[in-house]
Amino acid sequence: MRQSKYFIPTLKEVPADAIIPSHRLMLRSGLVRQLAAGIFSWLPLGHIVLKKIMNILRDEMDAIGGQEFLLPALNPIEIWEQTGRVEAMGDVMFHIKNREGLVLAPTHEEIITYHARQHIQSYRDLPQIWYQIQTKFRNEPRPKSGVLRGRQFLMKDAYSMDSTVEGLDVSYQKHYDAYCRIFERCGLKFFIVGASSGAMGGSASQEFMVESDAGEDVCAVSDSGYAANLEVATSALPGVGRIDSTNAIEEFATPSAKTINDLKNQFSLTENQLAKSVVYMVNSEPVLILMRGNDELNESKLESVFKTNQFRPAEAEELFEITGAHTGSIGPINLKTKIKIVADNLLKDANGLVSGANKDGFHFKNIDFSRDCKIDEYHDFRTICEGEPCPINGSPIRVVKAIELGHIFKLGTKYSTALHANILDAEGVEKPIIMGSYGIGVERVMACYLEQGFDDKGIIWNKALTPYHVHLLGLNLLRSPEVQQACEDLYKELTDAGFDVLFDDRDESPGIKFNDADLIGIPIQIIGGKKNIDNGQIEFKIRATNERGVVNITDIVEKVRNFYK
RNA sequence: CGGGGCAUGGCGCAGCCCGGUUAGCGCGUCUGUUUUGGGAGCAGAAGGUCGCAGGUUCGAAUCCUGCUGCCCCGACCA
Repeated sequence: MRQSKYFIPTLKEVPADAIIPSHRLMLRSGLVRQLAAGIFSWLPLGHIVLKKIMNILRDEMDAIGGQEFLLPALNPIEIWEQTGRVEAMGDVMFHIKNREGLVLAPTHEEIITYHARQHIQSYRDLPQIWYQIQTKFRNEPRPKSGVLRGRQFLMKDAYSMDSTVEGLDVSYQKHYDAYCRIFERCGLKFFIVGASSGAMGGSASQEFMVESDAGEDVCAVSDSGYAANLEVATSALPGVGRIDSTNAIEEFATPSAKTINDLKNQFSLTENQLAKSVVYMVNSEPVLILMRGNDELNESKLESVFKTNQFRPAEAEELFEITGAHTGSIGPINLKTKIKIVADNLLKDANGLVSGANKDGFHFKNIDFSRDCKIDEYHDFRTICEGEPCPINGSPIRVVKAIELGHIFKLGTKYSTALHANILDAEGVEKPIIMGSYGIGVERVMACYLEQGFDDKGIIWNKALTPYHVHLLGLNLLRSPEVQQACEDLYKELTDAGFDVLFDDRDESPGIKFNDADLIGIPIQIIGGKKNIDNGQIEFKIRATNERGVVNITDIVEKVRNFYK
């Protein structure tokens, strides 16, 4: 490709709107332009990179037996109503205004299941892996970070269908392995975390993450290999346990203690001696949740314990009505009304505790959970913290921000049941198809790569994703017919050898060409300048290492060939 | 949806508080000329309903009201 005829609008100045590295680089190197909030146009150079990523995705999906579909973005809303997801998605789903009954597909579980229902009728038809690489539409409340969170984005989505749970395990593992190969081929430093399956439904799920300050997810990782989304992460922190005491509970005045920290400071107490109370309305029923000290309640864990997303913290008025006290003085004993009481595992059967007396300005001490109050259930409710021992071998946990690249789910039968996609098993019994769902954000793969692959000059593409193999820079072509001829010959020779060559034949100064080349970041640059060419030689530069060298012109194709071997 | 910020030639910004020439600057673009291995020099030129709609005023980019768009933080994220 001749750069003089190619559209690569590089920018010297960075648009003020772009904050994170990948976004700045995409704009500066002419890969992408923004059309509206969360909506982007891909320019030719960026489109090539997207296609390279999609080809890797196809390659690996085909390798595990995936079959590619092309599905409509316009969907009849009825199908989505049958699975209850019109309501579950709420505002996130785009509804077509001037054609009743159509929505823009935010994903495609329903459509895949619909077609499965039409034609998959026997366990003999399974397993199947169906996938698509297509645009999805989600009305994100706040698009941000360039292409990382958009209202319209490309997603590779795959769906597995099996007749048995063992079959689902096999399909899931195939995707797990394929995803590892995909991200390795793309050159990403990723890690895999156990994740919450949230409202997608289903039993197990894992996320493929790339550590990045631009990420929206928070993960716990440790040197032992432990890695989990903070939504589900646990630590090996020991429980509070019991102390040697049989003292009876005793009310004491705490007039100026409104917070756990106040109690700690005013009464010389430790985290382990304090039981914090929070009240949530779960399915409209109040629940008292006891946490150790300042431990933070994890709402994802709350959701999985109570198996509902219909919950919220109780409001001040409700709180007083339910407990008889205001925030700061609430506890498990002497509650005004009888409500369910649950506690975090760290407090299991603990004694010697301090907690609110449900009377403003008073607390109880010497509380024994197994003697003085009835804890209905103990569960893991807490959000773990940096530095806690990991569950594998106790090595310290680091809490890092990460970008979610891919997510694999064991869906089970949620969609097949709702849409009656049933099969007959070997015994002739009708059963719903057992499904899995596996997504990868295509633009996110590029953004994640860029978050890791750049320096102060610009992008540093790797061999797998680079839009061109070779960047041939012809310097001052109009001043030297010899240089021009040598570069033209080389352009043809490299192209004939099977390389994608970007030939900078523009009438621009060498400085502009060098800077643009470093910004665009093609892995190997070949620089045709008069001095070297007059000597029958040519210069190359490896973008990643800044290694430079001069070789005979006749050897340069071999040099490139070796570089890409 | 809460909080904050921004909107001025293609891009990046100043001007606005304190209303008053012809709305400036850098980059880019065009013409000429000199330059030619790390974003060149000189000379000239084009390009703007100051986001939109009202209002105040003799007079509004500037003050007031409403709206829209975009960015950041938070909430949300199947």
